[in-house]
Amino acid sequence: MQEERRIAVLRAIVEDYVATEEPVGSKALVERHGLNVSPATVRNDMAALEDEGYLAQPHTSAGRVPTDKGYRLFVDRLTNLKPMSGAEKRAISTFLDGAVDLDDVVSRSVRLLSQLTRQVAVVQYPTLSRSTVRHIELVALAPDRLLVVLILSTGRVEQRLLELDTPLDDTALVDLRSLVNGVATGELISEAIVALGTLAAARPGPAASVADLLVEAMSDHRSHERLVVGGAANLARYGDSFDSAVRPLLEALEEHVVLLRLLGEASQSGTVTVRIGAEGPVQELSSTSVVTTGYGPHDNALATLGIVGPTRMDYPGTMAAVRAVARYLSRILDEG
Amino acid sequence: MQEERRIAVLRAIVEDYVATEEPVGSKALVERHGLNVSPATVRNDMAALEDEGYLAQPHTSAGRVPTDKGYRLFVDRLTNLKPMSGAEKRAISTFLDGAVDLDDVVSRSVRLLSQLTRQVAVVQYPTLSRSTVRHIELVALAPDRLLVVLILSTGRVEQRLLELDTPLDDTALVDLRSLVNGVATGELISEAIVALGTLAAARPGPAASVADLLVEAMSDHRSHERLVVGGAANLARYGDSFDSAVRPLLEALEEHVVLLRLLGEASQSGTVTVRIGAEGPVQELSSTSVVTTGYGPHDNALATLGIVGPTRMDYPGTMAAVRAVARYLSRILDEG
DNA sequence: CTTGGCACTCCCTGCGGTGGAGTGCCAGAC
DNA sequence: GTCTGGCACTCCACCGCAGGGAGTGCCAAG
Repeated sequence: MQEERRIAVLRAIVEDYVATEEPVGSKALVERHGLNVSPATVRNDMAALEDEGYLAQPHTSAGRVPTDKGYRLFVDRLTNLKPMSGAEKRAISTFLDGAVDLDDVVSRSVRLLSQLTRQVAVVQYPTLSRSTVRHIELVALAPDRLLVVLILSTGRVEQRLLELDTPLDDTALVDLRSLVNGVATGELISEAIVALGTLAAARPGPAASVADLLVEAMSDHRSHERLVVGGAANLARYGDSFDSAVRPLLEALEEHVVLLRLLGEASQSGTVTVRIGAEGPVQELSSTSVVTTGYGPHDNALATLGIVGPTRMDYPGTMAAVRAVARYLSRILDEG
Repeated sequence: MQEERRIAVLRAIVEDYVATEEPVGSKALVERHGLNVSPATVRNDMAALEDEGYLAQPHTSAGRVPTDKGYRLFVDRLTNLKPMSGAEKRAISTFLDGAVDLDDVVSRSVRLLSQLTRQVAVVQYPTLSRSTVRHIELVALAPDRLLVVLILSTGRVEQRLLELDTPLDDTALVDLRSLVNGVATGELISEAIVALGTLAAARPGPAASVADLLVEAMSDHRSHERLVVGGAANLARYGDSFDSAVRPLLEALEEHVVLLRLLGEASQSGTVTVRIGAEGPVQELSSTSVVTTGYGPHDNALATLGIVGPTRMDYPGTMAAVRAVARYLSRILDEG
């Protein structure tokens, strides 16, 4: 029985602290929330919660502030997210439905997400690993220069330039085109890599060069896991703790490698992952939390999207927004 | 004679203020710089400069601070930029020489520029208007779906998807390909637009659709004047005047339309343009300055690059860095 | 035109006092 | 055993105030 109330107290403290940005005391707590107990009781609970590491005091005789561990418990015990309001739902669908191509969908999503959460939003392009090859096109720019265009099922297009040792005539080009397409088109990236690898081994010369280049373009995931970031202006709201918090975050936002590590593995579509403060992989960002989820057509988590913000954030609202955007985005990918 | 000294005083004040970030007084000024006059004389000059609007006092009995007009005079009278040190030159060339393609060149440039100036750097992709068409490729994804790939002399590649009303067979495709290439390849964008326009009028059907799409892709400058931004972490150094200065700037950095207006027309290659405070087109950014220059092969200013920073910045060093990066970048485009 | 001197202004800093919000603990009530 | 009211205590945030210092403007003399 007391256990339950303690959770309620923790929850109330988190909510108040997030709203007011100030340490919250026992008296204000019972007044603002309908707790049917006296401040003294709450004080006892708070002392216990502090002993267990869920709360902290900036200094003696000040109110309590949640610790990372406190936020963690808050998030874990909180199964019911804030539902999106009707207006928000409408905003999401009208905002995303107007998109014309993949780039547009992604950039709209990132803007939408940052506006809904008032945090910095990050959206990863659908990763290559689970998409398939739709078409490979070879364009002869010159007899010995080839433009290799790779078109994927997600609508993504990669192009590479290839310098050939020996010139290639038109019929050879046509043959080569149908050869690589025959091997790779329709296959998963992972399978296409294998198929092209064996092709390169079997047929030295131009075919091998083209196949190698394609394998490289497909394998080199890291460099192609493109990210879009938006809503950095929301960082201006940090106010206090500036150089310590905002600077490393701004740096991380430009270093896509760091950002990818921060997003982590694409979690299952539908599950929202929350990484609080020092739980994340980047030490400099110990005062920021990351809320992510996977998205993709047919509930395949092709990629990750989410937000980055201060540990003191509105977790229910943020998690709900992240999930909602991911769902709409998945649905759009289903259709396209 | 006095006129000259006044300029020297203004210059000294600007230098000190930029270095210390604090209002500078007469005594400190004569000590730090080798002015062979007394503080009283300097005070008279300062009073005169204030009357003319070049200086301002935060409050009575405080030191002086340059106004926008003061910075303007400082920049105009300052023909000799700080030369780059040998180490800096080496850094620039090694940094840029490793680039493999246009994307890489641009992203390296932006990083380099932000590191050299410790400001936010912006680099615009070479604009379409003065580049020529290298090749147009048509790829049949399906009988009625065409991928149109436009390759420009700058190395830029644009692709568009086209849904056809009527399917197109292979020979028709080959014809169409050679038709549009015959008309457009080698031409300036502006000329290619005209040629394709007449082609579209003369030949209804698929040819017109393709030509229209190409014209649209070429004409629609705004949406294609891509920008890359880097070094936003340097904004963390703003410290004071935060919400008023950094927030609008962060917003502008994400709104590429605003940013393009900020960069302005590509100034002649070799000339560095400085826009100080309210001289710029965006009111919210009245406390930031923009330093830009044009770049491009053979001294054609294909595009603009530059930095955005507080009005209180090291103009000589910044201008020199901007010019140096633009030169190296132009040279690389010459070779490629 | 420059310079030294002088009175004046105003900000910044440090200091002590006060008020308030909050805590911890204890004894009593349920 | 748990909750509650009361009480003493702590400590921060705020305020007013004085002192020092950096800077200015002005004036008379070189």
